[in-house]
Amino acid sequence: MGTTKTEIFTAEQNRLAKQLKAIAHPARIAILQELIRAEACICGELVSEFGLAQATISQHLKELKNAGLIQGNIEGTSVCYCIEPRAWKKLQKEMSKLFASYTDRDNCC
Amino acid sequence: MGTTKTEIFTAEQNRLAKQLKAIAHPARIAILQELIRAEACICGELVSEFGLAQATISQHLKELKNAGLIQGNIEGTSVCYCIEPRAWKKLQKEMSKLFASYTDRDNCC
DNA sequence: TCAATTTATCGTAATATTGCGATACAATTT
DNA sequence: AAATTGTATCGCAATATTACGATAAATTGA
Repeated sequence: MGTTKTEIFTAEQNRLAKQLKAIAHPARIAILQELIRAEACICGELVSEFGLAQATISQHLKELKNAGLIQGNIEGTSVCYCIEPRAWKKLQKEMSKLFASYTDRDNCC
Repeated sequence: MGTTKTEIFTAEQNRLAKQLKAIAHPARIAILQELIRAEACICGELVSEFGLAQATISQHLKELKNAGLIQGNIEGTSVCYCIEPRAWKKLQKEMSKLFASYTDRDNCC
């Protein structure tokens, strides 16, 4: 118990859930927005940007990376993170498909 | 500790995180897809549809309802659930805004 | 090589989530 | 009123998440 029963669902449903879960945290939303907004990709500037400990930010970045949503490149002593274009666009497509599959019928309930 | 530091982030970021969190589970994705797909709104048919206990499905429905993404109407002895159009469209708009705010620059990292 | 800087990882405490059996509750039917 | 049906809630055990201090690891500059 305590574990999600992934066997029951399709690979797509599980993958989508995993990526949305990665996004579904205010800090990670803020990080993604900042990665998008910034001229260049940012690194540990996120730590001073938000009021979270360095370990916490690093952990959030790891989760976004695990979900495949961002990538990190070592640049000297620091690490430069940015959006992973492929995964981002794929998720964008899947989400707009999910949203668009709904059409407002007023004969409902 | 163990609690998300919501004070740090904007109301929008927190709201978006909350709604995405509600979606970010394979069972709840499956439920939403089923609510969208079905001609009429479904109720406890979801229980026999998926291999999850009645209590579990009820709990997932509650979370989707808490996030404002679905609504339930009592219909005799059963309950009819369906997408909450307003919240759904609002989330759709916010997500497409988030996705669209990213433009693929190859000068990144 | 040695310090300095930056990031990752470990360990831990607090809290949240997941799933389910048992049971309560509410509306209908007999 | 009593039984039936469908749903919600409670309580619990297992697991996951969140946040952070401490510390390790990697790279640069002196």
